[in-house]
Amino acid sequence: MIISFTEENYIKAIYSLASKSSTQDVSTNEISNYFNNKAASVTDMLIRLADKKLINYQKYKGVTLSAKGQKLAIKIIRKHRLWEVFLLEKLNFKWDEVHDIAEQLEHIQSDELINRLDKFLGEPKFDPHGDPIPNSNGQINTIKAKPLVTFTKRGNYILMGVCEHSKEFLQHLTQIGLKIGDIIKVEEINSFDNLYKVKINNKRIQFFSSKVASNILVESE
Amino acid sequence: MIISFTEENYIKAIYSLASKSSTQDVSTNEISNYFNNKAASVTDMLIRLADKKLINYQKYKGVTLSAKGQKLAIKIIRKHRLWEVFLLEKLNFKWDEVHDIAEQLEHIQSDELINRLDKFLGEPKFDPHGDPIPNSNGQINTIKAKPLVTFTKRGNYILMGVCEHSKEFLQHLTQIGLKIGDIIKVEEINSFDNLYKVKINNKRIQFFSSKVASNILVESE
DNA sequence: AATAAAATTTAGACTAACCTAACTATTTTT
DNA sequence: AAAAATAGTTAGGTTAGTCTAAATTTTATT
Repeated sequence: MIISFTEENYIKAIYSLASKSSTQDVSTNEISNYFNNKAASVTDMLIRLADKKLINYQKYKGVTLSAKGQKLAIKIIRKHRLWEVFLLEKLNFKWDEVHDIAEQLEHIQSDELINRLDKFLGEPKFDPHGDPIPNSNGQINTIKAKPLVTFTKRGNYILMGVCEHSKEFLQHLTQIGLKIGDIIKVEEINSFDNLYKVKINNKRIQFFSSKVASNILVESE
Repeated sequence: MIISFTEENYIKAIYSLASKSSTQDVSTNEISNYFNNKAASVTDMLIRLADKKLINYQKYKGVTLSAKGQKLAIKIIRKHRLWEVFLLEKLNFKWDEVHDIAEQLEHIQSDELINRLDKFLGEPKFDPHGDPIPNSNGQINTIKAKPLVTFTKRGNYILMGVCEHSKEFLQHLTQIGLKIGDIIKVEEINSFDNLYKVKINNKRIQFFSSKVASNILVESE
């Protein structure tokens, strides 16, 4: 069965929206917001995806991915994240530059290619943003890391990833000199505005807004 | 200006057909044979490519690439051949396996990507089939190598590339143990059936049919 | 030079993926 | 529970890229 570029993007979007929202079903409007297109276009596509058994769709009730759709979504995510690692580690792109190119590369069709790429990269478990890379069987390491903002105690934390993937946010983190693996020592949390006073790698003192604190994923050291 | 996947493939096809044929203009039928589609479809596309100033098109008269089309064709070829090098050298694909995947990868859009890939691969001048890789300015090394069949004298030749790129032919060469850089010592050319008796790398005696001899490119040592 | 053959284009139709506008179902508010 | 607001669907239209069938132009043959 031929699955188009666009269909793959819908499957990925549904997967991503479902994992972000609390409810299981993804609504037509959520999808049209995601793509900045019209709800009518989404309905069209949902009918086609349902015909191909990639989603479970009931009029007016939203959609969930079928087992087949789930498998496809995970495969695309695997490809995306592996290409991101390639772009960063082998071609020396910055972590805020890899996403757009990986969006294209994720649609290249060849299982052999992706498995060889995986091996070439040393079977990495996480991408440059700290997101786990599914293995060839579709298994994904769940990450234990949580947003810094959920921790209210002083202490040492390790930066494991980010929630927000926008170019702007990643550039901001680079600008304040933060990267994955850094040790963040929380010295003070202001009770009024939730400003975090931290020390990075036991060197620089830094202040994190709650916006930053809620979008970086950390683990207690 | 947005140039689709399909439009890029037409530009590449026109480039390739023009360089193979003696006449400058490429005909509608040549293109439809190449794609195994109908002449009517080709006419449709030619009109669109002419609108985009990528080709010079006159009804019933065939097409040539415009300067803009030429530049695009060379860029796509550069991408294709660089990806082929990547697949062979970094991911250890065989030379008969790289083409189909490179056909997809050649459409990825990012100048930065392709220039970094070039650097990563060590700015190779030739792809795994011996075809020259255009540089970022669109300049192409012309190759001096000619089909073995054009040489009628005994002597030592070096295998520089192939004319025929099909999987079948490349697998055949692999099977008879031939690869780029091998030294081919022509010991005898049968005047009746043009069978070449050769010695490979001063070791194995081998016989080349005229089909093989006309599809491998060699240089006199 | 007339006719036949081949090549090419035009006309009209199809699918994928989108759109707008109109309609219907669901949810929220009073 | 009725009215209003929101969400989702249907109907009909557009463009890219394909098709078949018919018409036209060019080339080859007698």
